Amino acid sequence: MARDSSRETILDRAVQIASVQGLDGLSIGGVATAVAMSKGGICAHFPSKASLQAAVVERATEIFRGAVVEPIFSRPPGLERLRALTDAWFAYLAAETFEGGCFFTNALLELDNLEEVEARGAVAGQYGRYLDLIERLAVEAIARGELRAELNPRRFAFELLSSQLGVLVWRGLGKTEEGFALARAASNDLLVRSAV
Amino acid sequence: MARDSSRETILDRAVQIASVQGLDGLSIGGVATAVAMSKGGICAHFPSKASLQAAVVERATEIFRGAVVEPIFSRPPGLERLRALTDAWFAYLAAETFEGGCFFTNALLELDNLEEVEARGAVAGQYGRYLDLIERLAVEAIARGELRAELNPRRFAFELLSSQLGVLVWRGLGKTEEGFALARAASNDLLVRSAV
DNA sequence: TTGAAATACGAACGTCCGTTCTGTACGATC
DNA sequence: GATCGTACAGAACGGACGTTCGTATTTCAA
Repeated sequence: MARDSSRETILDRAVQIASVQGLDGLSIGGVATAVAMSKGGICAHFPSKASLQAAVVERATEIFRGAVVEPIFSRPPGLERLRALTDAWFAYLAAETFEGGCFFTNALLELDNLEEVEARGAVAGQYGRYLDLIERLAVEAIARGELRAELNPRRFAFELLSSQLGVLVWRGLGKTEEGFALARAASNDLLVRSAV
Repeated sequence: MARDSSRETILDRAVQIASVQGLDGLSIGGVATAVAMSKGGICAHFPSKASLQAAVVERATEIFRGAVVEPIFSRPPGLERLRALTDAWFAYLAAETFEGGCFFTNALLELDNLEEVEARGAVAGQYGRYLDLIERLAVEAIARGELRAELNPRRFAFELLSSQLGVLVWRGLGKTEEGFALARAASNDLLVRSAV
């Protein structure tokens, strides 16, 4: 099998496994079984577990950006792009892009107290960039006069993200659909009361 | 050492370890080292890892109830008791009652896709009871005319919990204090705009 | 066709896991 | 003071972990 092709196969499966079992719970043997390879074959591509974890986070970032971030830039900036982001995120979760739910939220809460896991910084970094994106979109909408000028964009980002986190908990409770409904209502309410 | 005393010592340490390493990442050997006992000594109290995990969830429930739930019933019902709950939850997190943050949110998102872990049901059950409590407090406040009659108590619970989840993410990003400030503002805003 | 490089297998290593078993202190009971 | 049961240590097990290494197979260029 060609080098890149095999590496991609491994990573795509590893990302899904990590989203379910956790980034730390990810095991080389488990990945090997899942892609029908030997452990030695996996180690030929990733010299250590830490490097596999780092590559997994990188791949998850690409997937998330492709599913949630990049599509919204085809929409006009401001409020419409902001709404596109919330829609894209709900669609991303509903489509089970990651089998375990939201890869980054799972990883962040799993690793936030484990300093010895190298991938922790990459996860936090990506999460921070996502929050900055929401904040930036809010600033744009304010500049365009679509959201109230006195709105705190950071608080706006906090509340929008919080709704998304709520869905994840409802999902964990086996009430995914109700969670979506509540989160959509909460997000919409946030946008409405933030509008001019 | 007396049976109960030793069992309590083990559980108290195991709860803290599980809140950091995860309920599944908890290991008998790790607990044994932490309490300066042998693995055999631990197994004398808990015949299997699953039973240890179950006891840990039970102990964590007691701790959470003691820190967040029970104190609020010394306050008058309705809006004041609701405010007491949000204050108690922020205090519970700020005090690092669990070293790893919120034990139950960590455990819920860790286990939500792992059906083979028996403790998963207990975690979800306790989480559900907490949400029901918030909802019930909202219903009481509505009945007393302190919150708007047309308010959806389940959505209220969703939004209040979501703010708490936001703090956990901010904590994972190393911005705990900012997270507290944002969550307090969001919670207060929710209560204000839900009031009559 | 031949040679070299890429690619993956399979075995082995030391460590840690959960679990079980035996031995041994200690404290209460009669 | 002998007896008994509790509480724990310590060793051992089979298995999974991450990692390394030697070898076989494939791939492609010369």
